[in-house]
Amino acid sequence: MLSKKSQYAFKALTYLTEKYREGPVLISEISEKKNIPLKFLENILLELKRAEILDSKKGKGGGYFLKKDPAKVKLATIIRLVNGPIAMLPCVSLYFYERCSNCDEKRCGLHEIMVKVRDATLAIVEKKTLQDLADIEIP
Amino acid sequence: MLSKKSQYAFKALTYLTEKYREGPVLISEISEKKNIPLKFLENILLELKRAEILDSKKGKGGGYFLKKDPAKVKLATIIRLVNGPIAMLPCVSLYFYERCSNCDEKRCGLHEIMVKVRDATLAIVEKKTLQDLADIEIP
DNA sequence: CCGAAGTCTACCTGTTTAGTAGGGTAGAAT
DNA sequence: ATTCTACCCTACTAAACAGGTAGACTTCGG
Repeated sequence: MLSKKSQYAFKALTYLTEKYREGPVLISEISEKKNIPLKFLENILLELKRAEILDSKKGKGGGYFLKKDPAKVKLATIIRLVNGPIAMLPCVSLYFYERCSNCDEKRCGLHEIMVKVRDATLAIVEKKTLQDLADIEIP
Repeated sequence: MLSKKSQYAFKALTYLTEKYREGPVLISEISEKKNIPLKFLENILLELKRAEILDSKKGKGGGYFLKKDPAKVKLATIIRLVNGPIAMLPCVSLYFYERCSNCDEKRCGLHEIMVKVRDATLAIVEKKTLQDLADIEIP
């Protein structure tokens, strides 16, 4: 399961995608509209800024905004950043790989199956972008 | 990611699948062969017994064994039992569903995408069984 | 009846999650 | 100069979860 933090991150990013090219958005505005605890959100946005997903502007008229075209930010990137590995096992993860003790990966049935699960998941989250989150929201 | 507990459960079940119809297997044997902390394993096996996956026999010549044909025990069942929800979001889970606050599921882009991820995962883990874990292990 | 096994309850320690509270600093607009 | 805003820091809590451990109890076979 994705953590609450990840869910908040996605909600905030969805909002910022909708406001893309409309200038900076206040943290407090996102917090209110999406019902996210303000201080918690502050930290999440900061983390996304450090990861170059977002950028910000200080002072009056300031706020947060997407640094890149939302159609170019893959969901997989966000999940790995905020939530961690996408794979179900460390020995199957591409970005967080860790060898499995006591197990020959070539002969491990579980390994083989989890590779398939990973690939099926990645096929989706590597293709979908922030733009896909927002598109449906306008009825 | 699957918890250590889930990984241990899968290792133990794989071992028991290999020994299927060979009579009860000692906890201590599984613990040694698969390198699982004994007392922790004890709890895991007990839980699997309560869930009717395993059965046990006390006294001399006792131990644990599969209650059902390993070809009939789906991996999805084990994951849900030991690890919890398979879906990435509560609002997308079939067995642990919870409504999402502040979000119309029909218009939520994230919801739509996570349904696809869930279905892609389930297509695999609902089809694969304990038998599939063991098959590959004999070279 | 004895001893080998599983059964059960409880406990423990550390980490992570999900926040809350508060305050001080820096940069930008007016 | 003032005010608005993000930035950044500390510190705290409360709960849940992870990953175990200890030890007494129960049963069953021989």
